[in-house]
Amino acid sequence: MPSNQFIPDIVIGRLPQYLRTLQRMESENRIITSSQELAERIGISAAQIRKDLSLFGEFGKQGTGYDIHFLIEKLRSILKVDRIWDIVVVGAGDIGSALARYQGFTNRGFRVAMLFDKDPAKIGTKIGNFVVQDSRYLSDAVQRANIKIGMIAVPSSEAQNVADQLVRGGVRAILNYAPISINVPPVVHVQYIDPVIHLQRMTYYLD
Amino acid sequence: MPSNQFIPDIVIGRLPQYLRTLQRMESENRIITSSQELAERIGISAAQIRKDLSLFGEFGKQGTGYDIHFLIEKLRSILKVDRIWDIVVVGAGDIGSALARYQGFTNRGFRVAMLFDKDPAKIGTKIGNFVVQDSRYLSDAVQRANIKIGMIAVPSSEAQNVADQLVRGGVRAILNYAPISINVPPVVHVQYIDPVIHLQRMTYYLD
DNA sequence: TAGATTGTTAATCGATTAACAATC
DNA sequence: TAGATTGTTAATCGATTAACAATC
Repeated sequence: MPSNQFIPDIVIGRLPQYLRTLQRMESENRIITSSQELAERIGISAAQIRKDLSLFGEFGKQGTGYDIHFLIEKLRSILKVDRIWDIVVVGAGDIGSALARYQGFTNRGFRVAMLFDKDPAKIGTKIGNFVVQDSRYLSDAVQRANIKIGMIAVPSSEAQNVADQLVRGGVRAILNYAPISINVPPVVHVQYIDPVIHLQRMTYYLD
Repeated sequence: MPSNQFIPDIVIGRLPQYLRTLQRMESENRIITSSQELAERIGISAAQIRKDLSLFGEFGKQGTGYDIHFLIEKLRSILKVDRIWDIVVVGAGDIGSALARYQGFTNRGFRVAMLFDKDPAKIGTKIGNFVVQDSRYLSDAVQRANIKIGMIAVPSSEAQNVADQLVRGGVRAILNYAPISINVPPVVHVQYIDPVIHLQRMTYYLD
């Protein structure tokens, strides 16, 4: 019967995995699941899943398990993806273009709304459904559109500058594809995607 | 004076960040750093950095700090990126194409060596420096080239199948861009990149 | 009812940090 | 030498797991 206690960030980090797995089960027309089945599919312990979920409420039924659709709705609400968040993509190179055209945001709470670049040769061209806009007007445009989430797909040398502009425009969550740490005020959340970090974590274990 | 004790995976996961930060410092022509400076740039505690590094040896000098170049070489050796690993990319859509052309692998231990797709319209075309090859021959080609690392950039519905073929071809590390868990033998390492997972982890904290 | 699975507690396990002697 | 910073220990902190009563 809890919630609104403090929830550890490491727990929050697992909820999207639970949600993704449940949505996949739903797409397989499954109705009910158990902490054990979820655990096996995700590769963690059943006890941990039950413990994590219990921090937010009692979502299951003893003897039965969890209603998949019900649990999906609870998780969507907890993670605040029971709505659609507009995203601004900065950088219209290969990565930015792939993000602008990515189909995987649909039904998961997000939608790319704008695409920016500073290269005059790219500004005004069309990529996916977007006309590339001039980075000069980034923070203004973001502010006017009330966009809270940005993705950085520019060279490392530009990443901090772009981050600053995003923050100035009111962005509060940044997903940074540039392989460099950026500094932002504590109120702004940052996540990183750098494939090399993942690869180097695996080569340690190779011969 | 240690090493070859058991090193927790969570420590291994931080080493690539240390390496990336040190390489950036080196590119700024810095010679020496301290656990404190590294800690600030990465956003963790100095004690943790010293503790992590001490699991592998004594790499610093009391009163002085760490020689950046020396520590880079140590980390490259520990992570086994003091060599160049060939990578196979499967899927020549937007993500696979971006990976095939990504400049960020250079000098970090990796090189894309082959690109595969199953779409006849893509097979034989050129993307970056690669001619797209027929997925039919994936496991054979991977085996012949002795490739140990694969990246999956195909639709979710194909990901498990591709993973199976990679494993059959001798791949031992997989970076999966499809938003779905894959099952592989315990000897094979898997890492996931799904931007939505990162985004959902941040929306929890937004209003 | 019998069987199954949750929610939760307490114990265990592991990771992080504070502190400081060693030493450059 | 005086000042600085490492390497390492011990204490703290936090996360995971095992176990089981509750209950569907």
